[in-house]
Amino acid sequence: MLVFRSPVRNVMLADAPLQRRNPLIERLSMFVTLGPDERAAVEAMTQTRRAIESGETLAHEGSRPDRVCLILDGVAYRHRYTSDGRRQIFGYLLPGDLCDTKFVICNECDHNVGMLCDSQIAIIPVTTLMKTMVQFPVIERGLLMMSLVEAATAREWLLNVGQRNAFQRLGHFFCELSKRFEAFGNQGFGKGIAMPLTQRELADTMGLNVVHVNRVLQRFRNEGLLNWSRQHFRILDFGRLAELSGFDPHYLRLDRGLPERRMLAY
Amino acid sequence: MLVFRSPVRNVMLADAPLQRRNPLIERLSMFVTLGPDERAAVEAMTQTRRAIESGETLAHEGSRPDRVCLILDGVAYRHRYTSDGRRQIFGYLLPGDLCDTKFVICNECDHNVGMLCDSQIAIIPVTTLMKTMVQFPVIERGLLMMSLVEAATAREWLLNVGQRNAFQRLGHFFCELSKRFEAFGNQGFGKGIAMPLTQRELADTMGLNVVHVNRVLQRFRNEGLLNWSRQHFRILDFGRLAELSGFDPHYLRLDRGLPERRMLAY
DNA sequence: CGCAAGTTTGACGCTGCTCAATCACTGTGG
DNA sequence: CCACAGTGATTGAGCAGCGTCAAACTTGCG
Repeated sequence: MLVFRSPVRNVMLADAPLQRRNPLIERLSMFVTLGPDERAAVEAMTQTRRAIESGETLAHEGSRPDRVCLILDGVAYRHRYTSDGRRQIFGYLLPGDLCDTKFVICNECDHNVGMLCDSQIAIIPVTTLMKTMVQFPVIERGLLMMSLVEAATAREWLLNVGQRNAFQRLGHFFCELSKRFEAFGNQGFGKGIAMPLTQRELADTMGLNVVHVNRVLQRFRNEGLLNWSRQHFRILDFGRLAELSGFDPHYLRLDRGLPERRMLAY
Repeated sequence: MLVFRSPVRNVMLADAPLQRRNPLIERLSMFVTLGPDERAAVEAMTQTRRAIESGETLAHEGSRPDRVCLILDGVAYRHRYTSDGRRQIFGYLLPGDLCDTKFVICNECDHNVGMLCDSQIAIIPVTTLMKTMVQFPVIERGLLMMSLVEAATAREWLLNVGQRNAFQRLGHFFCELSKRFEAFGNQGFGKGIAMPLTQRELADTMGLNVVHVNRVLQRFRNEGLLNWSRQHFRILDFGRLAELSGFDPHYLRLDRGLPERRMLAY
Protein backbone atom coordinates (compact mmCIF):
# COMPACT_ATOMS: atom_id res chain seq x y z
CA MET A 1 0.00 0.00 0.00
CA LEU A 2 1.23 3.39 -1.01
CA VAL A 3 2.09 5.60 1.91
CA PHE A 4 2.20 9.34 1.60
CA ARG A 5 1.73 12.30 3.81
CA SER A 6 -1.08 14.79 3.85
CA PRO A 7 -1.91 15.11 0.17
CA VAL A 8 -2.09 18.82 0.45
CA ARG A 9 1.33 19.04 1.96
CA ASN A 10 2.39 16.75 -0.83
CA VAL A 11 1.21 19.13 -3.48
CA MET A 12 2.72 22.09 -1.76
CA LEU A 13 6.11 20.53 -1.46
CA ALA A 14 6.16 18.86 -4.83
CA ASP A 15 4.96 21.71 -6.97
CA ALA A 16 6.37 24.75 -5.30
CA PRO A 17 7.74 25.69 -1.91
CA LEU A 18 5.13 26.58 0.67
CA GLN A 19 6.24 30.19 0.56
CA ARG A 20 5.40 30.46 -3.11
CA ARG A 21 1.80 29.32 -2.86
CA ASN A 22 -0.80 30.92 -0.73
CA PRO A 23 -3.80 28.65 -0.15
CA LEU A 24 -5.98 31.61 0.81
CA ILE A 25 -5.34 33.28 -2.54
CA GLU A 26 -6.23 30.07 -4.31
CA ARG A 27 -9.35 29.66 -2.26
CA LEU A 28 -10.57 33.23 -2.71
CA SER A 29 -9.94 32.88 -6.42
CA MET A 30 -12.63 30.26 -6.51
CA PHE A 31 -15.21 32.92 -5.80
CA VAL A 32 -13.76 36.26 -6.84
CA THR A 33 -11.07 37.54 -9.17
CA LEU A 34 -8.13 38.98 -7.30
CA GLY A 35 -5.98 41.66 -8.88
CA PRO A 36 -2.22 42.02 -8.14
CA ASP A 37 -2.86 44.47 -5.31
CA GLU A 38 -5.34 42.18 -3.69
CA ARG A 39 -3.02 39.22 -3.94
CA ALA A 40 -0.28 41.26 -2.38
CA ALA A 41 -2.64 42.27 0.42
CA VAL A 42 -3.55 38.66 1.15
CA GLU A 43 0.11 37.75 0.98
CA ALA A 44 0.99 40.53 3.42
CA MET A 45 -1.81 39.60 5.77
CA THR A 46 -0.63 35.99 6.04
CA GLN A 47 3.04 36.58 6.76
CA THR A 48 3.06 35.58 10.41
CA ARG A 49 3.35 31.83 10.26
CA ARG A 50 3.63 29.19 12.87
CA ALA A 51 3.86 25.44 13.19
CA ILE A 52 1.27 23.76 15.32
CA GLU A 53 1.16 20.20 16.53
CA SER A 54 -1.43 17.52 16.15
CA GLY A 55 -3.91 17.65 19.03
CA GLU A 56 -3.34 21.30 19.85
CA THR A 57 -6.37 23.53 20.01
CA LEU A 58 -6.62 26.60 17.79
CA ALA A 59 -9.74 27.97 19.40
CA HIS A 60 -11.45 27.20 22.67
CA GLU A 61 -15.16 27.31 23.29
CA GLY A 62 -15.86 30.46 25.27
CA SER A 63 -12.58 32.19 24.43
CA ARG A 64 -12.45 35.64 22.88
CA PRO A 65 -9.74 35.58 20.27
CA ASP A 66 -8.19 38.72 18.81
CA ARG A 67 -6.73 36.91 15.85
CA VAL A 68 -7.85 34.67 13.06
CA CYS A 69 -5.95 31.58 11.94
CA LEU A 70 -5.49 30.41 8.39
CA ILE A 71 -4.70 26.79 7.71
CA LEU A 72 -1.70 26.74 5.39
CA ASP A 73 -1.04 23.06 5.53
CA GLY A 74 -2.75 20.31 7.51
CA VAL A 75 -6.26 19.67 8.73
CA ALA A 76 -8.27 21.09 11.62
CA TYR A 77 -11.74 20.23 12.84
CA ARG A 78 -14.53 22.11 14.56
CA HIS A 79 -16.27 20.29 17.39
CA ARG A 80 -18.14 20.57 20.64
CA TYR A 81 -19.02 18.19 23.46
CA THR A 82 -22.44 17.62 24.96
CA SER A 83 -22.84 17.80 28.71
CA ASP A 84 -22.77 14.00 28.82
CA GLY A 85 -19.47 13.81 26.99
CA ARG A 86 -20.52 13.01 23.45
CA ARG A 87 -18.66 14.84 20.71
CA GLN A 88 -20.10 16.26 17.53
CA ILE A 89 -17.78 17.35 14.76
CA PHE A 90 -19.13 20.30 12.79
CA GLY A 91 -16.64 20.50 9.98
CA TYR A 92 -13.10 20.07 8.74
CA LEU A 93 -10.76 22.90 7.82
CA LEU A 94 -8.42 22.26 4.94
CA PRO A 95 -5.62 24.52 3.68
CA GLY A 96 -7.08 27.88 2.74
CA ASP A 97 -9.79 27.71 5.39
CA LEU A 98 -10.01 30.31 8.10
CA CYS A 99 -10.66 29.77 11.75
CA ASP A 100 -12.63 31.86 12.36
CA THR A 101 -13.92 35.05 10.82
CA LYS A 102 -17.13 34.83 12.75
CA PHE A 103 -15.71 34.89 16.24
CA VAL A 104 -14.46 38.33 15.45
CA ILE A 105 -17.98 39.65 15.25
CA CYS A 106 -19.48 37.41 17.87
CA ASN A 107 -16.64 38.19 20.22
CA GLU A 108 -16.84 34.67 21.45
CA CYS A 109 -16.05 31.26 20.16
CA ASP A 110 -18.93 28.80 20.48
CA HIS A 111 -17.03 25.62 19.69
CA ASN A 112 -13.51 24.23 19.64
CA VAL A 113 -11.12 23.98 16.74
CA GLY A 114 -8.50 21.28 17.08
CA MET A 115 -5.66 20.10 14.87
CA LEU A 116 -5.75 16.61 13.39
CA CYS A 117 -2.09 16.56 12.40
CA ASP A 118 1.06 18.63 12.65
CA SER A 119 0.29 21.68 10.61
CA GLN A 120 1.30 25.13 9.47
CA ILE A 121 -0.92 28.11 10.12
CA ALA A 122 -0.82 31.83 9.51
CA ILE A 123 -1.95 34.18 12.24
CA ILE A 124 -3.89 37.26 11.19
CA PRO A 125 -4.64 39.94 13.77
CA VAL A 126 -8.25 40.99 13.66
CA THR A 127 -7.31 44.60 13.02
CA THR A 128 -5.26 43.62 9.97
CA LEU A 129 -8.08 41.50 8.64
CA MET A 130 -10.57 44.31 9.12
CA LYS A 131 -8.36 46.87 7.42
CA THR A 132 -7.75 44.58 4.49
CA MET A 133 -11.44 43.88 4.06
CA VAL A 134 -12.27 47.57 4.14
CA GLN A 135 -9.56 48.42 1.66
CA PHE A 136 -10.34 45.53 -0.69
CA PRO A 137 -14.07 44.81 -0.90
CA VAL A 138 -13.34 41.95 -3.27
CA ILE A 139 -11.46 40.17 -0.52
CA GLU A 140 -14.31 40.81 1.87
CA ARG A 141 -16.73 39.35 -0.64
CA GLY A 142 -14.55 36.30 -1.15
CA LEU A 143 -14.29 35.68 2.58
CA LEU A 144 -18.05 36.09 2.89
CA MET A 145 -18.56 33.53 0.14
CA MET A 146 -16.27 31.13 1.96
CA SER A 147 -18.32 31.42 5.11
CA LEU A 148 -21.54 30.98 3.14
CA VAL A 149 -20.25 27.78 1.62
CA GLU A 150 -19.40 26.64 5.09
CA ALA A 151 -22.93 27.42 6.24
CA ALA A 152 -24.39 25.57 3.26
CA THR A 153 -22.17 22.62 4.10
CA ALA A 154 -23.45 22.65 7.66
CA ARG A 155 -27.03 22.45 6.35
CA GLU A 156 -26.03 19.59 4.08
CA TRP A 157 -24.56 17.76 7.05
CA LEU A 158 -27.74 18.28 9.04
CA LEU A 159 -29.74 16.77 6.22
CA ASN A 160 -27.20 13.99 5.97
CA VAL A 161 -27.31 13.06 9.63
CA GLY A 162 -31.05 13.65 9.93
CA GLN A 163 -32.33 11.86 6.87
CA ARG A 164 -29.84 9.31 5.64
CA ASN A 165 -28.73 5.94 6.94
CA ALA A 166 -25.20 5.10 7.99
CA PHE A 167 -24.17 3.89 4.55
CA GLN A 168 -25.39 7.01 2.80
CA ARG A 169 -23.99 9.33 5.43
CA LEU A 170 -20.49 8.00 5.12
CA GLY A 171 -20.71 7.79 1.35
CA HIS A 172 -21.84 11.37 1.17
CA PHE A 173 -19.07 12.50 3.45
CA PHE A 174 -16.37 10.83 1.41
CA CYS A 175 -17.79 12.26 -1.80
CA GLU A 176 -17.68 15.71 -0.26
CA LEU A 177 -14.12 15.34 0.98
CA SER A 178 -13.01 14.01 -2.34
CA LYS A 179 -14.53 16.96 -4.19
CA ARG A 180 -12.93 19.42 -1.83
CA PHE A 181 -9.51 17.89 -2.30
CA GLU A 182 -10.00 17.72 -6.03
CA ALA A 183 -10.75 21.42 -6.10
CA PHE A 184 -7.36 22.17 -4.56
CA GLY A 185 -5.74 20.40 -7.43
CA ASN A 186 -4.50 17.59 -5.27
CA GLN A 187 -2.16 15.62 -7.48
CA GLY A 188 -2.42 12.39 -5.59
CA PHE A 189 -6.13 12.28 -6.16
CA GLY A 190 -6.15 9.35 -8.52
CA LYS A 191 -4.16 7.27 -6.09
CA GLY A 192 -6.01 8.15 -2.92
CA ILE A 193 -6.43 10.89 -0.40
CA ALA A 194 -4.74 11.13 2.96
CA MET A 195 -6.96 12.44 5.69
CA PRO A 196 -5.78 12.23 9.30
CA LEU A 197 -9.01 10.81 10.70
CA THR A 198 -9.65 7.79 12.85
CA GLN A 199 -12.90 5.87 12.69
CA ARG A 200 -13.73 7.63 15.95
CA GLU A 201 -13.72 10.97 14.14
CA LEU A 202 -15.81 9.56 11.33
CA ALA A 203 -18.31 8.32 13.90
CA ASP A 204 -18.48 11.65 15.72
CA THR A 205 -18.94 13.42 12.41
CA MET A 206 -21.80 11.26 11.24
CA GLY A 207 -23.62 10.79 14.52
CA LEU A 208 -22.75 7.10 14.50
CA ASN A 209 -20.90 4.64 16.61
CA VAL A 210 -17.34 3.50 15.90
CA VAL A 211 -18.31 -0.13 15.57
CA HIS A 212 -20.97 0.63 13.05
CA VAL A 213 -18.68 2.91 11.06
CA ASN A 214 -16.21 0.08 10.86
CA ARG A 215 -18.85 -2.24 9.46
CA VAL A 216 -20.03 0.23 6.88
CA LEU A 217 -16.44 0.81 5.76
CA GLN A 218 -16.10 -2.92 5.29
CA ARG A 219 -19.23 -2.91 3.19
CA PHE A 220 -17.77 -0.14 1.03
CA ARG A 221 -14.71 -2.27 0.55
CA ASN A 222 -16.66 -5.42 -0.27
CA GLU A 223 -18.82 -3.63 -2.77
CA GLY A 224 -15.83 -2.10 -4.50
CA LEU A 225 -16.88 1.45 -3.74
CA LEU A 226 -14.21 2.78 -1.45
CA ASN A 227 -11.09 1.73 0.38
CA TRP A 228 -10.30 3.21 3.74
CA SER A 229 -7.10 2.20 5.39
CA ARG A 230 -4.64 3.85 7.71
CA GLN A 231 -6.13 7.28 7.32
CA HIS A 232 -6.07 7.14 3.57
CA PHE A 233 -9.07 6.64 1.41
CA ARG A 234 -9.62 6.03 -2.23
CA ILE A 235 -12.94 6.14 -3.93
CA LEU A 236 -13.12 3.34 -6.47
CA ASP A 237 -16.47 4.16 -8.05
CA PHE A 238 -17.34 7.77 -7.44
CA GLY A 239 -20.44 7.81 -9.63
CA ARG A 240 -22.05 4.90 -7.90
CA LEU A 241 -21.08 6.07 -4.43
CA ALA A 242 -22.52 9.51 -5.15
CA GLU A 243 -25.72 8.05 -6.49
CA LEU A 244 -26.19 5.62 -3.62
CA SER A 245 -25.59 8.32 -1.05
CA GLY A 246 -27.53 11.11 -2.77
CA PHE A 247 -24.49 13.35 -3.16
CA ASP A 248 -24.82 16.50 -5.27
CA PRO A 249 -21.72 18.74 -5.09
CA HIS A 250 -23.63 21.90 -5.88
CA TYR A 251 -23.57 23.26 -2.34
CA LEU A 252 -19.79 23.37 -2.37
CA ARG A 253 -19.87 25.94 -5.18
CA LEU A 254 -16.81 24.54 -6.82
CA ASP A 255 -18.22 25.01 -10.31
CA ARG A 256 -17.01 28.54 -10.67
CA GLY A 257 -13.68 27.60 -9.22
CA LEU A 258 -12.40 25.40 -11.97
CA PRO A 259 -11.99 27.85 -14.84
CA GLU A 260 -10.57 30.38 -12.40
CA ARG A 261 -7.99 27.99 -11.16
CA ARG A 262 -6.97 27.12 -14.66
CA MET A 263 -6.27 30.78 -15.28
CA LEU A 264 -4.17 30.94 -12.15
CA ALA A 265 -2.03 28.07 -13.32
CA TYR A 266 -0.55 30.24 -16.14
CA MET B 1 -58.72 24.01 26.16
CA LEU B 2 -57.62 27.53 25.53
CA VAL B 3 -57.49 28.43 21.87
CA PHE B 4 -55.50 31.36 20.60
CA ARG B 5 -53.87 32.38 17.39
CA SER B 6 -50.21 32.72 16.61
CA PRO B 7 -48.83 34.16 19.83
CA VAL B 8 -46.74 36.59 17.91
CA ARG B 9 -49.69 37.87 15.97
CA ASN B 10 -51.43 37.95 19.29
CA VAL B 11 -48.85 40.16 20.86
CA MET B 12 -48.69 42.42 17.87
CA LEU B 13 -52.37 42.95 17.75
CA ALA B 14 -52.93 43.18 21.46
CA ASP B 15 -50.12 45.54 22.38
CA ALA B 16 -49.86 47.83 19.42
CA PRO B 17 -50.96 47.84 15.83
CA LEU B 18 -48.60 46.05 13.49
CA GLN B 19 -47.62 49.34 11.91
CA ARG B 20 -46.31 50.66 15.20
CA ARG B 21 -43.93 47.85 15.93
CA ASN B 22 -41.15 46.76 13.69
CA PRO B 23 -39.89 43.30 14.56
CA LEU B 24 -36.63 43.88 12.71
CA ILE B 25 -35.85 46.89 14.88
CA GLU B 26 -36.56 44.85 17.97
CA ARG B 27 -34.42 42.03 16.73
CA LEU B 28 -31.46 44.19 15.75
CA SER B 29 -31.69 45.88 19.11
CA MET B 30 -30.80 42.58 20.71
CA PHE B 31 -27.32 42.87 19.25
CA VAL B 32 -26.63 46.53 18.53
CA THR B 33 -27.91 49.90 19.69
CA LEU B 34 -29.87 51.68 17.01
CA GLY B 35 -30.08 55.48 16.97
CA PRO B 36 -33.13 57.38 15.69
CA ASP B 37 -31.69 57.62 12.16
CA GLU B 38 -31.02 53.94 12.04
CA ARG B 39 -34.47 53.09 13.24
CA ALA B 40 -35.92 55.34 10.61
CA ALA B 41 -33.79 53.62 7.98
CA VAL B 42 -35.00 50.18 9.01
CA GLU B 43 -38.54 51.51 9.08
CA ALA B 44 -38.15 52.95 5.59
CA MET B 45 -36.59 49.78 4.26
CA THR B 46 -39.51 47.65 5.40
CA GLN B 47 -42.39 49.68 4.07
CA THR B 48 -43.41 47.38 1.23
CA ARG B 49 -45.61 44.86 2.95
CA ARG B 50 -47.58 41.94 1.72
CA ALA B 51 -49.79 39.17 3.05
CA ILE B 52 -48.75 35.65 2.22
CA GLU B 53 -50.71 32.47 2.71
CA SER B 54 -49.89 29.30 4.55
CA GLY B 55 -48.16 26.86 2.27
CA GLU B 56 -46.78 29.45 -0.13
CA THR B 57 -43.09 29.43 -0.83
CA LEU B 58 -40.98 32.48 -0.15
CA ALA B 59 -37.85 31.16 -1.77
CA HIS B 60 -37.25 28.27 -4.11
CA GLU B 61 -34.15 26.13 -4.24
CA GLY B 62 -32.17 27.21 -7.28
CA SER B 63 -33.91 30.57 -7.71
CA ARG B 64 -31.99 33.83 -7.88
CA PRO B 65 -33.95 36.35 -5.87
CA ASP B 66 -33.39 40.10 -6.14
CA ARG B 67 -35.19 40.84 -2.92
CA VAL B 68 -35.07 39.82 0.71
CA CYS B 69 -38.14 39.04 2.79
CA LEU B 70 -38.68 39.98 6.40
CA ILE B 71 -41.15 38.03 8.48
CA LEU B 72 -43.40 40.60 10.18
CA ASP B 73 -45.93 38.18 11.56
CA GLY B 74 -46.20 34.42 11.22
CA VAL B 75 -43.73 31.58 10.88
CA ALA B 76 -41.68 30.29 7.95
CA TYR B 77 -39.37 27.32 7.70
CA ARG B 78 -36.25 26.46 5.73
CA HIS B 79 -36.12 23.00 4.25
CA ARG B 80 -34.84 20.79 1.49
CA TYR B 81 -35.73 17.37 0.13
CA THR B 82 -33.34 14.50 -0.50
CA SER B 83 -33.43 12.79 -3.87
CA ASP B 84 -35.49 10.01 -2.32
CA GLY B 85 -38.13 12.39 -1.03
CA ARG B 86 -37.19 12.79 2.60
CA ARG B 87 -37.41 16.30 3.98
CA GLN B 88 -35.04 17.97 6.39
CA ILE B 89 -36.06 21.20 8.07
CA PHE B 90 -33.12 23.51 8.72
CA GLY B 91 -34.74 26.18 10.79
CA TYR B 92 -37.76 28.27 11.60
CA LEU B 93 -38.12 31.96 10.88
CA LEU B 94 -40.05 33.98 13.42
CA PRO B 95 -41.06 37.66 13.18
CA GLY B 96 -37.93 39.75 12.76
CA ASP B 97 -36.10 37.05 10.83
CA LEU B 98 -34.87 37.65 7.32
CA CYS B 99 -35.11 35.30 4.38
CA ASP B 100 -32.42 35.53 3.19
CA THR B 101 -29.49 37.87 3.35
CA LYS B 102 -27.15 35.19 2.15
CA PHE B 103 -28.77 34.48 -1.18
CA VAL B 104 -27.89 37.99 -2.13
CA ILE B 105 -24.24 37.19 -2.08
CA CYS B 106 -24.49 33.61 -3.24
CA ASN B 107 -26.80 34.66 -6.04
CA GLU B 108 -28.64 31.46 -5.59
CA CYS B 109 -30.91 29.92 -3.05
CA ASP B 110 -29.82 26.48 -1.89
CA HIS B 111 -32.98 25.48 -0.04
CA ASN B 112 -36.68 26.34 0.14
CA VAL B 113 -38.42 28.67 2.52
CA GLY B 114 -42.10 27.95 3.04
CA MET B 115 -44.82 29.53 5.16
CA LEU B 116 -46.38 27.58 7.98
CA CYS B 117 -49.36 29.89 8.41
CA ASP B 118 -50.95 32.95 6.86
CA SER B 119 -48.42 35.68 7.45
CA GLN B 120 -47.30 39.21 6.83
CA ILE B 121 -43.95 39.95 5.25
CA ALA B 122 -42.01 43.00 4.16
CA ILE B 123 -40.18 42.92 0.86
CA ILE B 124 -36.79 44.59 0.72
CA PRO B 125 -35.08 45.04 -2.64
CA VAL B 126 -31.48 43.99 -2.52
CA THR B 127 -30.30 47.40 -3.65
CA THR B 128 -32.13 49.08 -0.77
CA LEU B 129 -30.70 46.61 1.69
CA MET B 130 -27.19 47.15 0.39
CA LYS B 131 -27.46 50.93 0.50
CA THR B 132 -28.83 50.85 4.02
CA MET B 133 -26.02 48.58 5.19
CA VAL B 134 -23.38 50.81 3.64
CA GLN B 135 -24.89 53.94 5.12
CA PHE B 136 -25.43 52.44 8.58
CA PRO B 137 -22.66 50.04 9.55
CA VAL B 138 -24.46 49.36 12.81
CA ILE B 139 -27.34 47.85 10.89
CA GLU B 140 -24.93 45.76 8.87
CA ARG B 141 -23.33 44.55 12.05
CA GLY B 142 -26.70 43.68 13.52
CA LEU B 143 -27.73 41.73 10.46
CA LEU B 144 -24.42 39.92 10.49
CA MET B 145 -24.95 38.99 14.13
CA MET B 146 -28.37 37.64 13.26
CA SER B 147 -26.93 35.39 10.59
CA LEU B 148 -24.18 34.25 12.95
CA VAL B 149 -26.75 33.25 15.54
CA GLU B 150 -28.52 31.32 12.83
CA ALA B 151 -25.29 29.55 11.93
CA ALA B 152 -24.64 28.75 15.59
CA THR B 153 -28.16 27.38 15.84
CA ALA B 154 -27.55 25.17 12.83
CA ARG B 155 -24.49 23.75 14.56
CA GLU B 156 -26.51 23.17 17.70
CA TRP B 157 -29.11 21.30 15.67
CA LEU B 158 -26.43 19.15 14.08
CA LEU B 159 -25.18 18.23 17.52
CA ASN B 160 -28.73 17.64 18.61
CA VAL B 161 -29.60 15.31 15.76
CA GLY B 162 -26.20 13.64 15.73
CA GLN B 163 -25.67 13.00 19.41
CA ARG B 164 -28.93 12.98 21.30
CA ASN B 165 -31.81 10.52 21.48
CA ALA B 166 -35.37 11.32 20.43
CA PHE B 167 -36.41 12.48 23.88
CA GLN B 168 -33.50 14.86 24.24
CA ARG B 169 -33.81 16.17 20.69
CA LEU B 170 -37.42 17.15 21.10
CA GLY B 171 -36.86 18.54 24.56
CA HIS B 172 -33.97 20.63 23.32
CA PHE B 173 -36.02 21.90 20.41
CA PHE B 174 -38.90 23.00 22.61
CA CYS B 175 -36.54 24.70 25.02
CA GLU B 176 -35.02 26.62 22.13
CA LEU B 177 -38.38 27.66 20.72
CA SER B 178 -39.58 28.72 24.09
CA LYS B 179 -36.50 30.88 24.67
CA ARG B 180 -36.85 32.49 21.27
CA PHE B 181 -40.48 33.37 21.90
CA GLU B 182 -39.66 34.60 25.36
CA ALA B 183 -37.08 36.95 23.90
CA PHE B 184 -39.74 38.59 21.75
CA GLY B 185 -41.66 39.40 24.86
CA ASN B 186 -44.46 37.06 23.95
CA GLN B 187 -47.20 37.83 26.44
CA GLY B 188 -48.95 34.50 26.24
CA PHE B 189 -45.82 32.72 27.33
CA GLY B 190 -47.08 31.58 30.69
CA LYS B 191 -50.14 30.05 29.14
CA GLY B 192 -48.51 28.35 26.21
CA ILE B 193 -47.00 29.04 22.85
CA ALA B 194 -48.75 28.62 19.53
CA MET B 195 -46.55 27.22 16.83
CA PRO B 196 -48.11 26.12 13.55
CA LEU B 197 -46.32 22.78 13.37
CA THR B 198 -47.66 19.29 12.86
CA GLN B 199 -45.92 16.25 14.27
CA ARG B 200 -44.73 15.67 10.72
CA GLU B 201 -42.75 18.92 10.86
CA LEU B 202 -41.36 18.02 14.26
CA ALA B 203 -40.25 14.70 12.84
CA ASP B 204 -38.58 16.25 9.79
CA THR B 205 -36.84 18.74 12.04
CA MET B 206 -35.40 16.18 14.40
CA GLY B 207 -34.55 13.44 11.92
CA LEU B 208 -37.21 11.24 13.45
CA ASN B 209 -40.35 9.48 12.37
CA VAL B 210 -43.86 10.81 13.06
CA VAL B 211 -44.90 7.78 15.05
CA HIS B 212 -41.93 8.04 17.32
CA VAL B 213 -42.40 11.78 17.78
CA ASN B 214 -45.94 11.10 18.87
CA ARG B 215 -44.76 8.63 21.48
CA VAL B 216 -42.12 10.94 22.86
CA LEU B 217 -44.69 13.75 23.12
CA GLN B 218 -46.86 11.41 25.16
CA ARG B 219 -43.96 10.69 27.40
CA PHE B 220 -43.44 14.42 27.94
CA ARG B 221 -47.08 14.69 28.87
CA ASN B 222 -47.01 11.72 31.24
CA GLU B 223 -43.90 12.99 32.98
CA GLY B 224 -45.39 16.44 33.45
CA LEU B 225 -42.73 18.14 31.36
CA LEU B 226 -44.58 19.51 28.38
CA ASN B 227 -48.02 19.59 26.80
CA TRP B 228 -48.37 19.60 23.04
CA SER B 229 -51.79 19.81 21.57
CA ARG B 230 -53.28 21.25 18.42
CA GLN B 231 -50.16 23.18 17.50
CA HIS B 232 -49.80 24.74 20.91
CA PHE B 233 -47.25 23.75 23.45
CA ARG B 234 -46.63 24.63 27.01
CA ILE B 235 -43.54 23.71 28.94
CA LEU B 236 -44.52 22.68 32.44
CA ASP B 237 -41.08 22.21 33.93
CA PHE B 238 -38.52 24.13 31.93
CA GLY B 239 -35.64 23.50 34.30
CA ARG B 240 -36.03 19.76 34.25
CA LEU B 241 -36.67 19.61 30.52
CA ALA B 242 -33.58 21.69 29.84
CA GLU B 243 -31.47 19.53 32.09
CA LEU B 244 -32.72 16.25 30.67
CA SER B 245 -32.14 17.40 27.12
CA GLY B 246 -28.83 19.17 27.68
CA PHE B 247 -30.14 22.57 26.65
CA ASP B 248 -27.94 25.61 27.18
CA PRO B 249 -29.39 28.80 25.64
CA HIS B 250 -26.02 30.44 25.23
CA TYR B 251 -25.81 29.92 21.46
CA LEU B 252 -28.94 32.01 20.95
CA ARG B 253 -27.15 35.08 22.32
CA LEU B 254 -30.24 36.37 24.00
CA ASP B 255 -28.33 37.46 27.07
CA ARG B 256 -27.40 40.82 25.72
CA GLY B 257 -30.90 41.25 24.40
CA LEU B 258 -32.68 41.44 27.68
CA PRO B 259 -31.36 44.71 29.11
CA GLU B 260 -31.56 46.25 25.65
CA ARG B 261 -35.17 45.29 25.26
CA ARG B 262 -35.99 46.69 28.64
CA MET B 263 -34.59 50.03 27.57
CA LEU B 264 -36.68 49.89 24.43
CA ALA B 265 -39.81 49.31 26.44
CA TYR B 266 -39.62 52.90 27.81
C1' DC C 1 9.95 -5.86 23.22
C1' DG C 2 5.99 -3.85 25.17
C1' DC C 3 2.74 -0.35 25.30
C1' DA C 4 -0.86 2.63 23.32
C1' DA C 5 -3.94 3.69 19.90
C1' DG C 6 -6.79 2.17 16.52
C1' DT C 7 -9.33 -1.59 14.09
C1' DT C 8 -12.03 -5.64 13.83
C1' DT C 9 -15.20 -9.20 15.44
C1' DG C 10 -19.09 -11.31 17.97
C1' DA C 11 -23.18 -11.38 20.81
C1' DC C 12 -27.05 -9.15 22.23
C1' DG C 13 -30.69 -5.85 22.75
C1' DC C 14 -32.82 -1.33 22.53
C1' DT C 15 -34.19 2.69 20.04
C1' DG C 16 -36.59 4.08 16.58
C1' DC C 17 -38.69 2.70 11.85
C1' DT C 18 -42.34 0.57 8.91
C1' DC C 19 -46.78 -0.76 7.95
C1' DA C 20 -51.40 -0.47 8.80
C1' DA C 21 -55.52 0.47 11.09
C1' DT C 22 -58.35 3.49 13.94
C1' DC C 23 -59.67 7.72 16.02
C1' DA C 24 -60.51 12.82 16.37
C1' DC C 25 -61.32 17.07 14.39
C1' DT C 26 -62.60 20.37 10.72
C1' DG C 27 -64.53 21.93 6.76
C1' DT C 28 -67.61 21.04 2.78
C1' DG C 29 -71.67 20.13 0.20
C1' DG C 30 -76.25 18.34 -0.11
C1' DC D 1 -78.64 18.83 9.97
C1' DC D 2 -75.94 15.00 8.53
C1' DA D 3 -72.76 12.43 5.48
C1' DC D 4 -68.38 12.55 3.85
C1' DA D 5 -63.65 13.55 2.98
C1' DG D 6 -59.28 15.14 4.34
C1' DT D 7 -55.79 15.94 7.60
C1' DG D 8 -53.53 14.99 11.61
C1' DA D 9 -53.04 12.18 15.97
C1' DT D 10 -52.84 7.81 18.10
C1' DT D 11 -52.18 2.87 18.67
C1' DG D 12 -50.30 -1.78 17.91
C1' DA D 13 -47.30 -5.32 16.05
C1' DG D 14 -43.14 -6.57 14.30
C1' DC D 15 -38.54 -5.88 13.05
C1' DA D 16 -34.05 -3.85 11.60
C1' DG D 17 -30.57 -0.52 12.00
C1' DC D 18 -27.56 0.82 14.96
C1' DG D 19 -25.61 0.99 19.77
C1' DT D 20 -23.34 -1.24 23.75
C1' DC D 21 -20.15 -4.19 25.76
C1' DA D 22 -16.22 -6.84 25.65
C1' DA D 23 -12.45 -9.12 23.76
C1' DA D 24 -8.94 -10.01 20.25
C1' DC D 25 -6.10 -8.38 16.86
C1' DT D 26 -3.06 -5.07 14.24
C1' DT D 27 -0.12 -1.25 13.72
C1' DG D 28 3.01 2.26 15.04
C1' DC D 29 6.41 3.77 18.16
C1' DG D 30 9.74 4.55 21.98
